[in-house]
Amino acid sequence: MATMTDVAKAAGVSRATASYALRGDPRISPATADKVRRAAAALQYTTNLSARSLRSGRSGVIGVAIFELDKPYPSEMSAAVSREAAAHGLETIVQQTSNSKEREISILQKVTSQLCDGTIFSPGNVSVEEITALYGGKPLVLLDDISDDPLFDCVFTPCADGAEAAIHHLYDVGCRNIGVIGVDYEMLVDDRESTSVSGRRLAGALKAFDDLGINVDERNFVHTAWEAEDAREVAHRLADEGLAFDGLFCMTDTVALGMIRGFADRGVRVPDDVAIIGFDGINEGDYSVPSLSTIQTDIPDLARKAVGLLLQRLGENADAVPDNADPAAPQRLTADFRLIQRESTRR
Amino acid sequence: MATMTDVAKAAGVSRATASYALRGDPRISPATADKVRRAAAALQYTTNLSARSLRSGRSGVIGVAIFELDKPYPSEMSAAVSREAAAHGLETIVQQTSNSKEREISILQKVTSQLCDGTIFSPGNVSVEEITALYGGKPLVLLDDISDDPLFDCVFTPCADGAEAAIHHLYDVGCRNIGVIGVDYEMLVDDRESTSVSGRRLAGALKAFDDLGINVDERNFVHTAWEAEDAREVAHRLADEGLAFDGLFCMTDTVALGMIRGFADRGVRVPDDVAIIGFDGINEGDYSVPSLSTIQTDIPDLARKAVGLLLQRLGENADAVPDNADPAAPQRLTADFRLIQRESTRR
DNA sequence: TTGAAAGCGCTAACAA
DNA sequence: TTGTTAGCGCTTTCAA
Repeated sequence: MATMTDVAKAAGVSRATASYALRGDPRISPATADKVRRAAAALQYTTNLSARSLRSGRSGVIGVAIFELDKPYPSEMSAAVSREAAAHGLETIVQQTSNSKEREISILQKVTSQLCDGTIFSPGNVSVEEITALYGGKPLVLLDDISDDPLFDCVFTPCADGAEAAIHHLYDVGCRNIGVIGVDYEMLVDDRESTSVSGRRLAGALKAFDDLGINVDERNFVHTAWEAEDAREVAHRLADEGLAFDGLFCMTDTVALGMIRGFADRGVRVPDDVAIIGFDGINEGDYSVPSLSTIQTDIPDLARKAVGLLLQRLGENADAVPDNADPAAPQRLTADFRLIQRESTRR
Repeated sequence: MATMTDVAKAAGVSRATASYALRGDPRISPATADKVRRAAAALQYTTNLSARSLRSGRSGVIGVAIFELDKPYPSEMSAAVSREAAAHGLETIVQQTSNSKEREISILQKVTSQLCDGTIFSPGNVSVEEITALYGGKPLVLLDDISDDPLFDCVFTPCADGAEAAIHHLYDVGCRNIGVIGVDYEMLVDDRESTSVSGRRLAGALKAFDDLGINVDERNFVHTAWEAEDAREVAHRLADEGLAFDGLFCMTDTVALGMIRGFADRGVRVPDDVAIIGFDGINEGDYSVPSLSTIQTDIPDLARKAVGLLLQRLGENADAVPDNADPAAPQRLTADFRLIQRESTRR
């Protein structure tokens, strides 16, 4: 592997000049710069990222830490962030936290604060306080931060507005007995949970019920893990009990698809017997039978906002004056969404 | 951020001693080691990976480079590799190549050869020769290497055997007019393609047809991109032409699910009118309607084999004597698979 | 069993 | 406009 010294020698300049030239510093003359670039190309030179990172604190790599790599929604999000970052000349590395606090800490301590210039982090089990202690001062954008205190930049999923739109949509297509799947109604009394993704979706749904003058109680809400298998069992149970709903809002598309599958097992027809709408907008919902109506989070928009916040901080850091370290206050943005009507609510 | 120097100072030892102690070197006395560990804990010390990597060439991180993060099969594979690597104390970072040669090169040059101790790489557009020039000498395990010349360790998807089993399964459930979706029959005459994933699946299918005494010609093979949307259109076309098949083997589950969706659009019933079997075994196929029969690649097994090969090379490197650099010959393993019968071939 | 010292490859202040 | 030089934090000989 050729090093900067090799390139400098080959080009007949000093290491510093070579370094400046390769990074396009304007004070190097075009002729010299060209000579250096030629030598670098000939030697197949690539910057050693460890060395650059050690010296300058910059690697040109950003990190994404998500729950699970093999779940559709986080996957699609990571892919979108990768594409967005690539458009800005940054490499993206993705890691999965596996919903394990230990893994979150390890990622935050090792990869994030070491190899990456900044990280987009989806916190699961780690608190904002712990993040603060571990993140190493590098720019950090949280996804769906549940703390009241905005210590970090954050991008939110459009939970409340999306859920509200979902309930209105079910109402608009004629549903009058609407159930919500995947949320604990008890959560309402628990303040800590109210800022979580499910808490905010619940709040949006409740607002819609209120606006529509629909009375709901705990019987309208069925708690379940956000997994297809659990949802499938809920559908079995609802069907076996004699379906009390003509419309269901599922907290995620995966839950919705599990419900559709479970209803198919019991001969309950969607949307004829019960309309179903999900949340997320994963690709899969376009090819299910029936295809799935959903509140689609605008994932490219989310990626644009998250990467944008990161770039902003990276820009700040570049100009950072140590003794005037007064960073801008953390920003909180919310991704766009759109209602997509497909077969599962076509009636 | 506390450095090794801080820890050494706090523990009252030299930097070298601290370094040895933290890595559990046996020549440091238990008392000293304990003192150092205590100091490190108190200071929340974490090794600077850039520095370690720069100095020792080891970071404890392995890389996975796959086609797309938001496709189910590569996602599930990356997740499995992450879990397997974590069990061996390694961090895993995942990158997507986006099927772009430029991105593959960038990943190989920058992240792989710099930040990672080794990489599991799924080559798309880059040739083995180019990989050789770029990978930087670090251990590299290829996924489905298409070159005849085994220059690197490699794990294969069980293409030929799996495809063979798929055709036999369709035959066993009574199909006598079997089509294969997603492969170019012309490929047979093109040697370069015969070692590709689709080439090997085609070869397996042909062997099965031959064993079963079924004559096939180009009309039994329908070429399409491995995307749900393209497959859906193929299904429309086949249905509109008056379905000539009673059984279809699709080159991937995504293609199969797209076909199922396309047939649903046209009122063709699966499996009654046509049985369908896919390949991959993605989670999604368990919840589709109808659920999808498939040749499921044993992804945990694949991950175990890939990480195992990497660990083996990493072990070799550790003991590597520079002037006796005679590495073991590249190994080629194939992942297990199993036939999963679900509704789409239940007849 | 521990310490001193060199240096991985790079960047950035400072000099020329 | 270019060169000299001092490290970033760590590991690893070599010496004690």
